[in-house]
Amino acid sequence: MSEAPVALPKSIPPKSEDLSAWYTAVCLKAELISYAPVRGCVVLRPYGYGLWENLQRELDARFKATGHENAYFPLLIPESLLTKEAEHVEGFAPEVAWVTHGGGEKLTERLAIRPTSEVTIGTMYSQWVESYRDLPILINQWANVVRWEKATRPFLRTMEFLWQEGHTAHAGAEEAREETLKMLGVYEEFARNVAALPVLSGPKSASERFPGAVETYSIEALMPDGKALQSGTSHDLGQNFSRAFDIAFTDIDGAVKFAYTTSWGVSWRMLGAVIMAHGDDRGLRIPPKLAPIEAVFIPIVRGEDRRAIDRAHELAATLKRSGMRVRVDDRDQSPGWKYAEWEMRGVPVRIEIGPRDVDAGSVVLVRRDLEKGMPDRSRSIAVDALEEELRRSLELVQESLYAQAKAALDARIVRIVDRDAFFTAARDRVGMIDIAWCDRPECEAHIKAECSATTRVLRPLDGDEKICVACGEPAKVRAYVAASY
RNA sequence: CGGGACGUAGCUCAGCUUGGUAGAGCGCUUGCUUUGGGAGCAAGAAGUCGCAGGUUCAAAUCCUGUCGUCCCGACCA
Repeated sequence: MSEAPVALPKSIPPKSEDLSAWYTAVCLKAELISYAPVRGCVVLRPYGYGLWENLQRELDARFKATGHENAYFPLLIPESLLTKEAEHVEGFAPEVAWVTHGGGEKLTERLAIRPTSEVTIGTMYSQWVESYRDLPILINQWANVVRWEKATRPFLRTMEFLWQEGHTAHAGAEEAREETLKMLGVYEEFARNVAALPVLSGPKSASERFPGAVETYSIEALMPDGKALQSGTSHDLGQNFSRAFDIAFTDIDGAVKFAYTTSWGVSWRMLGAVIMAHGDDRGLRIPPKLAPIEAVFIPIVRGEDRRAIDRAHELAATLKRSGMRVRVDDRDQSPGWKYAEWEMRGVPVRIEIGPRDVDAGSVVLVRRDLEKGMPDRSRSIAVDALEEELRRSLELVQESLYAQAKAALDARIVRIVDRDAFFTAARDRVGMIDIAWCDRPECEAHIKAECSATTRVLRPLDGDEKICVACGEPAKVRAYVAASY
């Protein structure tokens, strides 16, 4: 009954006081991950993998709906291939892991463990493409990649991580640009409707661009500490990779031309954004569409009266037949303990069922997105209406999490015109700082040196501001500026 | 990679200053009573003190190295 959660076994520090400590604790205690015996790597446990599977299922359906197919390319990349595109090598060289020995012998050529697959896929595309009739190629790969990171955090930055990388090749520049923007749109819609994350999207500045890309677009979510989290990227690679890998085709006019390629990716980092953006002091709050468990039954036993357990299993079986992801927690723990446990693990809806409910033919639905004491948080419903009411509650939780995150983002987008105010705000990590900007790398470098913030995404100038807030040169674009993960 | 802190039972930590045969709470196991917001009583199991060297009659404790974690910075699609 004690209100002080000091010695409780699965307690986590309040999110509001220490975001970092909360984040790590909740990832571990909600059983999303465990640290692995290798530095900088994590084990994705069943509950965490369930999140990934739901993300995969939703994104994959969107890729298929936009004409893409899945394929798989090798983990290892010969060194000679990796060095073909100059900017690309330079960008990734510091974080590539190398295989130097195999079968007990030193290799004549080192093999890179892929940090991304542009070069392998580019090589294959050069073999597959001869005619304009072979284009476009629209392929996606679900894979793991390795990047030798110095500082790692669960989901946000690990040495090995899961992601998807789409790679397409097109006959024309315009078509490639359309593809790039189309997939950015898919990511934005997925973030909004599945992850319940409001994001800012748009092109990146030159210094934030993917190595070898002509243009990089990203979606950016805002975390509670005022730092931005890049949650998905879409790159227009122009002809840079097709020239390097000789992806050439004979066009309808008989001329041999280089294809235009794109690549786009979302990693499990998106899950980090979901965890941080939606969680509260009591733990995770998982958007229903991503939740491995949409609802958990907590049967309440009284004396010898164990009917609630049987009833919970019956109801759960019915819901499962309808394709719903539900679980019955019939472990020998007190109901209160289970409430706290499943709230910490972020299950969107809890279904309480005790002797009173069994007698009345009802259950109690409790929403995870609302605070204790709020009017709509819990309500008793008839078992006959369970599926319908549960689906309705899940929709409400999904929308409510988005609305809360949207309000949090909107409250932290600040438009600033004064130079000193800008640098102060950037240093204080107030959120997404909206400024008129000159679009010069030197200016961005200065901002970064002064306050560790960079431009996140750009958009066209509007209004009558014509001077860069950071340096006073003529403004070319508007930029959202923030520190980033 | 630079600066700082930490590593002792599954978890959170005490013990280290002043070297002398390993401690607590929670969790875990068993039994009984409980169960609508983190249950109670009783009994029990559990740690080569991160790892490797060194000093010493003796090291959780002192020294060196190493691995890992966290914080701040740098770096990072």
